[in-house]
This record gives sequence, C-alpha cells and structure tokens, in this order.
Amino acid sequence: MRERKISESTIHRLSHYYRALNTLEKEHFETISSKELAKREKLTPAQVRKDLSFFGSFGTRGLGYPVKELKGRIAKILGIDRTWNVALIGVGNIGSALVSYKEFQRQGFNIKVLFDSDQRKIGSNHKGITVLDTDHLEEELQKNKIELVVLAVPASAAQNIVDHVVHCGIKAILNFAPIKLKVPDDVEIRTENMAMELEYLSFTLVNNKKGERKKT
Amino acid sequence: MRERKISESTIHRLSHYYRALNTLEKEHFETISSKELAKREKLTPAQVRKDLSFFGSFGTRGLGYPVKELKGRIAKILGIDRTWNVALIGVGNIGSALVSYKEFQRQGFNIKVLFDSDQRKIGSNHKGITVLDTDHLEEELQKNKIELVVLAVPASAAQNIVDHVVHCGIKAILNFAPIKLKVPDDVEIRTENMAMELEYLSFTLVNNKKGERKKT
DNA sequence: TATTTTTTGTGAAACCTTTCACATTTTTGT
DNA sequence: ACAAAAATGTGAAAGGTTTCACAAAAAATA
Repeated sequence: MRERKISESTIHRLSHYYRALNTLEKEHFETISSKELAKREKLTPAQVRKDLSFFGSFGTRGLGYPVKELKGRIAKILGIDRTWNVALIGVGNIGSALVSYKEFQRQGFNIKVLFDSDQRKIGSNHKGITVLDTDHLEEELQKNKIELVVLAVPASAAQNIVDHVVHCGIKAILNFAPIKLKVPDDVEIRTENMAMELEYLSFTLVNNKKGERKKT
Repeated sequence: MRERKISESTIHRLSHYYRALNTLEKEHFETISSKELAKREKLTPAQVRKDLSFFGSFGTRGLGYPVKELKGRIAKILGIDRTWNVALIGVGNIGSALVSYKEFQRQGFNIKVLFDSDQRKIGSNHKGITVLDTDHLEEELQKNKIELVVLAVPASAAQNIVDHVVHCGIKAILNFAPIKLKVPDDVEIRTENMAMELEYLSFTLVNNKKGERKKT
C-alpha cells in the first residue's frame, strides 16, 4: 500500500507552482493552463500536468486549473496548509539572519525557540524570542512541541547537537553546517551549503558550459 | 575536443568528494578507494568511479586514488584552484550573514565589494569592506573585475538589479531573492530558497515518507 | 616468481524522469 | 445545435542517471 514514489524534483516544482499560483491569485486570475504556468516557471506544459497528475486530477479540459483551488491542493500536499513549530539552533551569522527571514514566516514555519551555547548570547533577544541554553535542548524542544529543527551551528558542534535533536524524536532537520551529518534512516535531513552552489557556478564558468554541445 | 554533458548531480558530488578528500588529507591518508570514499559520502563505489571517469582516469587498480592529487584534479575541474572576485549586492539580513560566511573564503570566493541602495548603509563597513551605492553598480563591478555576483536584495528589487549585472557581462549569479529571475541563456543563475527546503521537509513529514515509528 | 587479492574503468542493464502524442472532455463561436 | 478550438490526463517513447558485473591492471602474499 506504499504510495508511489514522488521524486524530489516534483516536490520542488510543486513549491514553485505554489508561488506562481499565489502571484496569479493576486493578479485575479481564476484559472491557469498548464501552458501558461509552464511558461512562467520555464518548464514544459507536459511536465506541469504530469507533476500534478501524481496527486489527482485538478483541472478542467478546455479550461485549465482553478487557481485558488489548486493553490490550496498544493498547500495540502506540501503540508503548508498549517503552521509548523520550528526551533533554530545557533544564533551566529547565519542563524540570526534566519530569525528575520520573512519567507519562513510566510509559509507557516514559526520559529518558536532559539538556542545557543554561548553564555553571552543566552538570554538575549532576537525579534522577540529569547535565546535558550543548548544544555536544555531536549527538554525545551519537547516543551515547545517542536517538529522541525534548523541547525546553524559551527560544523564542529553539529553532530553532537543533531544526536540530541534526533534523540527527542525530531524527524526533519535543515542543516546549514558544511558537514555530512549522521542520522537514523527515519530522520530526513537536508543540508544547505551555499559555497557548493558557488562551486557549481564556478564550474560552469571555467567549463563554459553555456552554449556547449552534448555527447561525444 | 570531446565535451559531453555532465549532470548537475555529478558536479555537486564532486564538491562533496573535494571536502572528503580535504579531510582525508588532514588524516594523512595517501590513497583512498572508491569503496571507502563512497562510504563516507553515503554513495555507491560505482557512482564514485563513474563520476570521476567523466573527467579521466585518476586511480590505480588494486590501490585506489591518490588523495592529494585527486583533490587537486577536482579543484581544477570545479574551478576552485584559483580565487574568484565576488560582489555581494544587498547588505540586509542574509547579505550581512554572507559577508562573514567562512565557507566562501575557504573555497576561494573573495567578496571584494558590497552594494546597497539604502543611504544609511552606504559607506558603512562590514568586515573591512565598504558598502557602495548600487547607483554605481556597473561601474564598480567592472573596476573591481567582478566575475561572480551574489544577490541578497528584496524580491521586488531583484530583477532590476540583475538586468544591470547582466548588462556589464557577469555570467554567473547566486540569487537569494525568492523569485524567478529572467536572464539571457548564456548567464547561469542559481536560486537558493531556504523556505523551499523547509517545504520539502514538511512534505516528508505529512506524507510520512520516513519511518512510521513515533517516539515519546 | 606465481598466485591471490584488491580495485579501477567501463560497457550494458536497470531504473528513473521527461517529453511526446493523442483520445477525451469542455468551452467558445457561429 | 454543431463545429472548431482549447486544454487535460495519461500511456508510450525518448532521454538521462545509477547500478551491475566483469575484464584488466596493480599490489600483496606466499
């Protein structure tokens, strides 16, 4: 009864569709065709239709997809038709930037607690949230019913903290430390490494990838 | 000149191998087998060998790959055997965090100039770099021989700025604005959207993609 | 030196993702 | 009311990526 495997790419495109639909709603569109949606996201209409078809039939032939309803459906699929309690661990450079990152709030990711191990930071206030001591991590994660953890600590501290996070039942972690962390199979961890994206760009520059021909 | 299409995944894995090799070098390993490298990166040995084989034969049968040399080869492939002049546009939340992001410096991405349009920020100093006025963007990008641009401005300002950036010949952009930007075909643009990664995690949570067991 | 073990490099197979093409359904126009 | 146009949903084809499996080469062992 295991549902069909949906690819990561499909999920990411769903996020994009959601944003596009949001814009379309503001522009007072009632319906949108796969052709037009694809154009806005630089994809093919077939790709859009196939992606959506994994989850059901949301459109009307001859007309397209109802903007408002489709937006709601995608929100439900992505699990953003609700709010999530998020903890942010590490209030350094990246961490403090993320506290104010509007896009989290906007999609219903509520940063409820902040943690740091630096005594000078503990007790201080960021956007109205008090920084707690990582010594009380597990206790506070449970108390605040945290479901999602964002990790923005130095690489050297990351594995130890992630072990505690996993220990108290968290199943989803967004990691900004540039290191491969070990977690059990039932925990999903995504690592954002911004330098790696620059490396990809650097590769395209030196290999003049743009305008190149394929195959041998 | 036989160029073939290398997939994005391969390039990203190359970045991972590079980091692993760096660690191995510090641990005084002279050689590493595809098996061991794969284990460290949670991949298959065949994947490692195939990835490397696109660029040449770097290993010795029966022995493995020479750590130091392979690291150098990958650096060359990725274009990080040199430094790059980077401009960072937008010194807000994310922007100021990126100025201090160690991982950029470490891989040879040198932030040489900062820009903002806010009069209160212009002239101020971040980590020894003075913030310049975006009004002089094109002029300063050229003067400083900038090759790579990191964009951390609000979504509403992004397209206008990217047009200027493209106009003065920049071919690689890392964008943090949560919006799809239009650039010519010969410009590579990568968009980092951290909320989208949380949405992916949220999807895995509601779809119970990972194990069923819940603790407590 | 000869044999066994290790490990690469690589075609071929298996698997996964995207695109194609078209029957089907609904809307629009006359 | 009917024909033409628009657009979905989906099997099948095409294209791409990963894994398999094994010959070949080098190292280790006896």
